[in-house]
Amino acid sequence: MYKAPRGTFDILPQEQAYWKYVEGKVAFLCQLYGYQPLSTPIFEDSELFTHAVAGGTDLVDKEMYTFEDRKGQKLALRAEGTAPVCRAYLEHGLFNLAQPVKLYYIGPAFRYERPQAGRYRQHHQFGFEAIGSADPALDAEVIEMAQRFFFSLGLSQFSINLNSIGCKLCQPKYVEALQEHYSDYTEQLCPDCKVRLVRNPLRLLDCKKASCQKIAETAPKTVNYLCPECQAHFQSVQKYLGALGITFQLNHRLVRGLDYYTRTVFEIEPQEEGTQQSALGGGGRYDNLIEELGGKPTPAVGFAAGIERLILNLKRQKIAVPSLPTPAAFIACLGEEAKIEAAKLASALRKNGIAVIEATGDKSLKAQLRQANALGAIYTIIIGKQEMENRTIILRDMRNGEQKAIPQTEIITALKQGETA
RNA sequence: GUGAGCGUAGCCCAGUGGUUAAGGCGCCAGGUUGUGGCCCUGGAGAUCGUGGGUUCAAAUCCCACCGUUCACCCCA
Repeated sequence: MYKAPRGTFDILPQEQAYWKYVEGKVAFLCQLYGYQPLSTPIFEDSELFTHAVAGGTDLVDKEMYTFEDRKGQKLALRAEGTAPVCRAYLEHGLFNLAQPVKLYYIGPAFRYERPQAGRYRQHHQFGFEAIGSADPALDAEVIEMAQRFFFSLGLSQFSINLNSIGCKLCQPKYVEALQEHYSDYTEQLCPDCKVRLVRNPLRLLDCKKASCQKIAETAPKTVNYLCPECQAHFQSVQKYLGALGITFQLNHRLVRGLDYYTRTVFEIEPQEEGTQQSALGGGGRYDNLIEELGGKPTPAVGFAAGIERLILNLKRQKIAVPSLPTPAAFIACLGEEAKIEAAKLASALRKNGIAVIEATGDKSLKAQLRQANALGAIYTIIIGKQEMENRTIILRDMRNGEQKAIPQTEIITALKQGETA
């Protein structure tokens, strides 16, 4: 027997209500804030990701799904959402539109990791990106939008962590100070952090090991090394957030795992009893990325959330989602001739936009009604010998069991009335 | 990549060495020879993850492999 590959899963019909719910909220929210949908391919030049996200990150070093096509072209399954959006922005000259350009996407991303709760090899991300403005008001708007997104889903048990990690000018100085601080403790560092110290020093800060945490606590803070411009930007972001009534926590250890971030970084994490400390979503500014990918210097800011984790939290917080629509009618029939009549009727109803399901096989009426019930049909239409003779049908309301015989010609109007009733 | 737990019908699971592997959900059928949901009755459905070993005897004990879950790591 074949199985879905490790870390992937089928989303069965019974589960789809959650997905449709989230997708609906996404579309509404993005419309509200002026973001337009963008779909990008499921695979890209693998260099797009290695260049954008950069080495030293786990994503690029050990989690990418890369492969060669038949001509030896090096490709990678979409590892994250931002780089492809930037690529599309450049490729299609979207910098010619009024700036900032606001785009959103929703789709799968792939990472080779060992699966566990809320972590998969194929997961789905929703994200939005505002490209072409350095205005701190936009950072605040993005954060507010992220918050509104969670609220609109019904989620409230989360907190917003905020930090600024500076720019090309000030970050190197900070990194130097950080390395200097850590160099006093080299012997006490965990093996991972010894590597980080050289390859990706910022990530030293969020090591979870107790021994490393102690060192991180006394480490210099990014905010104390910001250049005047970054300092002003960060202050302004906080001022706007205050004006918007957004509560957030400054977290000096928040650095994010992808290297393209500059200045503002933020993360949404659930604050529930459980141990689960995986981020629900995160984002920040990436003012150098477009330039890195071959464009003109173009500031940008964005956010992404994982759909599976959202749904996990919807379930944990017992948030009910609307169920998928059920058919308006089920057509039951008895006898060969009635079955032909049923097929004609089903076709006519569908032509009028009424969702119907026909009985198949030749089950007993009891079995057919059982099926109508299981399908959640609002009405069952019954056609038997007697109805064939009278040119009528029986219309049974499954909600209360009331039924009546009506002329076949009146069925469409009857059902349309019933739908609004 | 590291560590731990778990693999018995579509799903949840009982069963810790000895007759035909139990139950619940779901499915199918009957109880009304043309009427669902509740109830009652019956039925179908299991190479007990795979391979090897111990034993007179293994779902049960041992080993390996595979799968899966959770945690670390990392992130969505």
